[in-house]
Amino acid sequence: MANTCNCDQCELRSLFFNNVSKEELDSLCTLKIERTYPKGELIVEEGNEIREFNYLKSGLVKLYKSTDEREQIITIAKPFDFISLLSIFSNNVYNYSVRALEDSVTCNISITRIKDLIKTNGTFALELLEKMNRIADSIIIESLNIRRKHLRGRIAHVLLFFAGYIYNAPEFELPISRKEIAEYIGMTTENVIRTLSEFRKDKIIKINGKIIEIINRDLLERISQLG
Amino acid sequence: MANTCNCDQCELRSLFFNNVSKEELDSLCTLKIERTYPKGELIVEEGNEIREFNYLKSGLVKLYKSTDEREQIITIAKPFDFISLLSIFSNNVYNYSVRALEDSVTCNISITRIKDLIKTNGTFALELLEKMNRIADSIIIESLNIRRKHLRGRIAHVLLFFAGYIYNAPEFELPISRKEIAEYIGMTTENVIRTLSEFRKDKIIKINGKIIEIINRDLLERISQLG
DNA sequence: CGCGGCTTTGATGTTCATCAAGTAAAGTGG
DNA sequence: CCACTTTACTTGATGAACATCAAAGCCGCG
Repeated sequence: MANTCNCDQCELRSLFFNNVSKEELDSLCTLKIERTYPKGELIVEEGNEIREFNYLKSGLVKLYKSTDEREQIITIAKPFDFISLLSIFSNNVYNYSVRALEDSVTCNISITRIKDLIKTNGTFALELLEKMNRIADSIIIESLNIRRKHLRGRIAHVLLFFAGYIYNAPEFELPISRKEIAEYIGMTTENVIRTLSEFRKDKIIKINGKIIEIINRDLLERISQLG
Repeated sequence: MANTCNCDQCELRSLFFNNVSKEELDSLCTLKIERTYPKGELIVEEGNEIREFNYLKSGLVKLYKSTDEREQIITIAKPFDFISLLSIFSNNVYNYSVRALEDSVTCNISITRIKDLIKTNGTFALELLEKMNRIADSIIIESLNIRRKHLRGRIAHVLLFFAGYIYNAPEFELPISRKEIAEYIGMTTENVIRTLSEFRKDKIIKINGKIIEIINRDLLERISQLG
């Protein structure tokens, strides 16, 4: 909850605040709030009023929708991704929830402050638009991609997603449960497990609890492509 | 292809150009290009360079991605929707295609002109951001909605989509083929037909070729909800 | 230590895609 | 305008993919 002004060190500064003047940046800095969330904690709850624009400074979070007993994961965000995606400028309440998958730190700025900045700083507005656009794109395209794949292709996809996009390493610890994988790619927990076991038997991956090691990446990519 | 300056009459003006000054509007007006496309014609092709910002003035179009033999419909846009959705500010080539489902007229403005306007007119920038945000939201939410439904629920959904969102009438002519419905909601053509026939037998709808009449809307909505 | 949640495997049944085959409709060229 | 081709539509039969149900082992946590 500290309000320290260390934006100079923030990696996001160069991505996000490229075109914000020194004065504006200082102003933002004094107004921004950092929040820390332990693993498992709720960061944003569907239906709550949107007061702040949030991005993820460190950690890992999932964005999801809850619909009667079942959760659907929309996407998984890593550091310097925006947590504020959907709804943020189009609605005054969140239409999705966010939960920390790992200990996470968010940086929050009042939404009205951001809106003022958009109005007064055109270059910032354009860059924000581009970034929001890019995020929405990737969610939509990924959703279409997942939908046209069979179970094996979906599991391959999600493994490559973690190994590539999130951790950039062939061996990693799954930050989500089998059940959450199922909620992410739209299948049942049992079939997630079964497919992972098949991949293990086929010597495509090694599994040790939540630790996954990708052995045959080429094959995994072919499976992901072909469905 | 006419370049007439009739923006005053355009219904979109009040939605889109609310915050554009008279001078800016005149300037846009002289620069805008209207294009007419007959039913079935390609409006935007995946991979082509993005030069213009487009919105739909009249008609109906589908946004879709082609992947090896198969098409996936992303969404269907009606008048005053933006055709420029994905990629527009995040990429310099289209990552989807657009085709006219009915005779359609688009209004096109140079993308650099729009970007200039964003930079100089903050209120416009914010409103554009809101609108783009809203569109991306609805596509993502709809995609999640469709994914968690069974075939009957998906068909119910798409029928209600046309009857409600597009035509606002219980009886309408389907602007797309059975095959395209299948491509929209991720199932096979045969099962689209089968499910429609079931609905007909169950006296939920009447079918006469492409003409659909919804008889039992309540039941259709329950089917759509429950999956 | 025992409870509840996560994981795993197997058996079973349902949903859905695929294949096949035929009819209707719509475009094409003489 | 009619034969011809192609594309859309429709129904049934079959099998594969996948969900559901059941049962048992595992692990963390109070």
